[in-house]
Order: sequence, then C-alpha cells, then structure tokens
Amino acid sequence: MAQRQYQHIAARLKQELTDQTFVVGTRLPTERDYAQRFEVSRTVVREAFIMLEIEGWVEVRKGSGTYLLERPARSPADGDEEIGPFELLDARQVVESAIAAHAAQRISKAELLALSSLLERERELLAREEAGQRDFEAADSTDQAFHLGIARASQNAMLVEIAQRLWEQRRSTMWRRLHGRILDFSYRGEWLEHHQRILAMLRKRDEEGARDAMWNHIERVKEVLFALSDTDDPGFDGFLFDTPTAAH
Amino acid sequence: MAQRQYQHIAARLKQELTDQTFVVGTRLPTERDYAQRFEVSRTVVREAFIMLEIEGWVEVRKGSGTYLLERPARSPADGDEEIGPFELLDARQVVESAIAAHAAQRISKAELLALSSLLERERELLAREEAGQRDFEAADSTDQAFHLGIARASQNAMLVEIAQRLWEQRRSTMWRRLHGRILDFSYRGEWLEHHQRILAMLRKRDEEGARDAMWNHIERVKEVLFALSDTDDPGFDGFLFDTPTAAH
DNA sequence: CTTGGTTAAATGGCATACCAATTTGACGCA
DNA sequence: TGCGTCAAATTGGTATGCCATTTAACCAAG
Repeated sequence: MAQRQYQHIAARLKQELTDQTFVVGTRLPTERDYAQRFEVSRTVVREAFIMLEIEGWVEVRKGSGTYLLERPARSPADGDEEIGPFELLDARQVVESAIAAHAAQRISKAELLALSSLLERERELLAREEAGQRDFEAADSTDQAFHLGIARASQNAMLVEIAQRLWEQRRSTMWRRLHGRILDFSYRGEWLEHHQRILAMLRKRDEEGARDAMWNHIERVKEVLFALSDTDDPGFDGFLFDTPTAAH
Repeated sequence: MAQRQYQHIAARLKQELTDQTFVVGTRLPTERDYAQRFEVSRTVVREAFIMLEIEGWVEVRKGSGTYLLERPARSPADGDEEIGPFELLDARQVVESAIAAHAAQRISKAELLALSSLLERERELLAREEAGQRDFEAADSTDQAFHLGIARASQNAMLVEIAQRLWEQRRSTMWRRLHGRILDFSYRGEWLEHHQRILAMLRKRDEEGARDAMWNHIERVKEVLFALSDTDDPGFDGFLFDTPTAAH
C-alpha cells in the first residue's frame, strides 16, 4: 500500500464515524481495540486518532479515552437531506470550474509543480494498476488532492473551505458506492488526461480554458456515472433517480 | 505547554519553518535530530511531523526524509482564522456568479416572481429611506434573500448550502463593521439597479449575462469597500490590508 | 444507607527497539 | 575516466513495553 498507514486507518475511522451511529460525546473504542480490529499496531491507530483530533472529529483525553465531538463533516443523519451523486456533481461542476478559472490567474509556480507531481503520481498508480496492483485508497486521495490543490491555488481560504466541503460529501454511503465504480472501470486513464488538460490551462494562466477544462472533466464524470447506472446491479438505479437533477 | 507534547513540538517546528530560511523543497533535519534537540522521544517529533503533514507544511518520504513544501499561505488548523472582507467578496464573486449562470437555465417562473417582488421591496425601502426612515435590518435581509433566492433557483441543495455559508460569514465582527457602510452610503440605489440587471438576465435565461451581471455587481461592491477604507476611520485600514487578497 | 478514601484496572502518553525503504558511495570493470 | 553494481549507512515506519493519569469499584467508617 502506497499511503501512510495512519491515513488509511484514519479514513476507515472517519467512515465508521459517519456511517455508524455514534452519538456525539460517546467514548469511542480504545486505541488497543482498534489496533486489534484493524490488525495494526497501536502506534498506527494512535497516529490516525491524532489526525482525527487535528481535523476536529474527536477529543483525546489521557487516561480516559477518545470522545466523539460534533462532526465537522456534514452527516446525512443530522436531519439534512442527503445530497445525491448527480446533484453533488452538478454543484462541483459549477463551483470547481469557477474556482479553476480564478486559480488560473493566481496559481504560483510551486503550486503548479505540486499539481504536476500529483499527476506524476496518478500516472504511476495507473501503471501499477495495469500490472495488477490496485490501490483504490491511493487513487482516491490523489484525485482529491489534485482538485483541492486547485482550490488552494485560488489563494482564497473561503474557496478552499467550500471545495473541501464538496469533497467531504463523498463520505455519504450512497455516494461511496458509486465512487468505486468511477475510479475502477478503467476510466482512470481518461481522468488523467483531463487532469493534464486542466493543469495545462492553469500553466497558461488561461482563465476560460481552465474553466472549460474543469467543466468538461466533471461533465464526463457525470456521463460515466449515468452510463454505469445502466449496469446490471439490482437496486442500483433505485436511489439514483430520486434526486431533482438526476433526470438528464 | 500544550497538553500533548506533539502539539508543543509542532508549534516550535512551525515557528522554525516560518522564521528560519528553509528553502522550499529543502530536506529538513531528521526526526532523530529534532528528538535530540528538543529532548523528547522520536515518537513525539514524529507525531508533530504528522501534524505538519496534515496541515500541508511538509511531505514525508520513507527512507528519505522530510521535505518542506511551499508554506501554506493560510494554515488550515491554526484555529479557524477569520476570513477578511475582501477575501470573502472574492469568494462570493467566484461562486455566486457561477451559481447565477447555472440558475439562469433552471429558474422557475414562480422563483422569478419571488425575486421580482423582493426587488419591489427593495425599492420601497429605498423610498422610505429617502424620506428619513432607515431600516438597516430590513435592507440587509432583503439583500440576502435576493442572493440566496438565486442560489435556490439553481435547484441544487448543495449550492444553496454553499451560498448560505458564504452569507453566514458576514456575521463575523470584522465584516459586520464594514457591511453597514456599504448599505448606508447611499449606494443602495446602485445595488438595486444591479439586482434588476441580474434579474433581467435570469428572465432571459441568459447564462453568460447572468454571470457577468453578478460578477460586476460584486466587483462594484469591492470597489466601494475599497474606497470606504480610505475614509478617516482610524484603525480601519489596519485589518483590511492584512488579507492576502486585499492588495488590489 | 451514605460518604470518604483507597486501590486496582483501564487508558492514553511516551520511549525504545527493531523493520523496511531509500540513499549514498565505494568498488570493480570496461 | 566513467559507469554500473551492490552493500552499508541513513531515514522514516511500525511494534512493543512501560509510565502517568483517570476512572470506578470496593470497603470501612459514620
């Protein structure tokens, strides 16, 4: 596995905290428990908890335990109606393309380099995958890093926050289910091309080009998602088409 | 000292990275070095590095070392840093203009009517104000209702949520202070004209027109805000120009 | 039955030791 | 002289063990 283990465990913990019903204030299982359950050392779990602590999910009390704080991420069970995949993609299309355009005029050379190395990483992962080594976690986090990196390049903290919020939505169960498909069905090469095109526009500081490239990228993701919903998975379409914007 | 040592060490590391001149990309001293220097175990240093990694300061490479990334312009977890007025307006400009364009193709007749009646109300309030009856609260809430109404017209719950989040930011003390000025200095007539132009574009379902109208509206708000910062209010500019995007 | 203190178990904090990946440079061969 | 190879040193990764704090269970005194 490419990623640092603590990040992997942290992702699983977050998933558990969002999916499962842990009431706010609950004491979570101990580090030792999780270590045993995930079959890693307590050190790794501890580091994962540190990540959650930094991100504001939990509070760690020495000698007592780890406690769930109010969730920073929007949780479907908070009474908010869950956002469907197509609706979320629409929102991302609108917002991220605008952010990309803005970033095109403000991105630094260092940030261009950072994005470039992310794409290098995507290329590597893709090659490995073709060799049979799949690493969904790594692919997913690289994808996210690229998109959030663009938001960061806008030099605007509010836009970064908004972009993060959009990506957090993937945690919802409904969405997670589809997400794997998108990154799996050998569309990864296509996404890489899209990302390269976006980066090229940012490099040229081409505002309109960046906007269009990002727009088309997400447009294509929507198309793929739509096509995938025609597969033979029973009950797959069921929830897809409840969303207002799903009727394309 | 912070409760957990890693936080203390992380703070010292950040200070060192800010003060000292470590060139971007430099390999930092090893975990063992810092452990010795700070007289703590390598574990603690390692946890501190994890914090820096999460916050985007450094990249950690197994077997190689820890490398300084471009210093994040704004560190995410340094406590929720307050967003400055110009930064917020930039974000609103980017996001709301994109939302307006999206809404232009989806707004319903009922929503057009609702927006129209909001403008009617703006007109009323303006007339009353000229007669000496000021009602800041009403003017403010009408303004917000118009902008959020457009977000709602996008038919996308996520976009509505984002727009709300943007408007919530005005409640911050720093921002509130300026906000009164913008709505007071008899710019209200101008804002009304802008809103009418935006609504007209939405009526025509003119995507680009709506985008531009919203963009120009907020652009003008920024100009006014900038001009107002030249007034004689002592300490007024002080905080305004600390924000990265303030240097127009 | 209540209350207070004592104690033992549980839990996170920290340090140490060993593992694995990477880097470096020395050595040998062309 | 230059380059390829390989082994040792370097460095982060992980596991384990012990320490300090907190919690709660228990018992004795009132």
